[in-house]
Amino acid sequence: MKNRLRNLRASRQWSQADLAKALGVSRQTINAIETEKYDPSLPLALKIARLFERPLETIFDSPDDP
Amino acid sequence: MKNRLRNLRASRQWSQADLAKALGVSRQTINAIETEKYDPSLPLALKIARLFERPLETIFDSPDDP
DNA sequence: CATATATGTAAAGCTTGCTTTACTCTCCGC
DNA sequence: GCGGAGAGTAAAGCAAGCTTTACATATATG
Repeated sequence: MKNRLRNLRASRQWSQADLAKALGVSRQTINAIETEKYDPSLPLALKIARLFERPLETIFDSPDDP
Repeated sequence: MKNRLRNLRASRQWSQADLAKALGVSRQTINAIETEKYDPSLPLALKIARLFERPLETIFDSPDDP
């Protein structure tokens, strides 16, 4: 699943470690999501959306989206 | 995490089996989400939001919400 | 060059999400 | 009373998400 996490993070000039800390997860988890190794859990995705103050659908693409 | 899946489903007069089929998951998965045994994965949550044509945040509560 | 910061990646291990099969209970219609 | 539909739940097993530890690479700055 595609996501815009790297862009959002970069636009705030945060390191992966900064974002991980703000979300309460490990840096490797952020890296894995940005490099699309796997999708975040729903709770983590909601935290991300809230942190960046955007609707979740604007950060993570719906499945089967073109 | 709280969710409004049961209400949404009931308002369409669907059984858990109907919804499961529409989403491509097992009936037990729907039941587990409705009874809040566990949260859906992000891809499944996005499918649900799309099926009911509502923003994901209006179906699933953000973590730590009152 | 040496050190620090940012990122990528890997392995092992635990937890969560989902599956299949199967059994239970309730409610409704006949 | 019986049968079927809808719902709740359980166990076993596989897949995905996340952790910690660790090492590698690149880039920047002293």
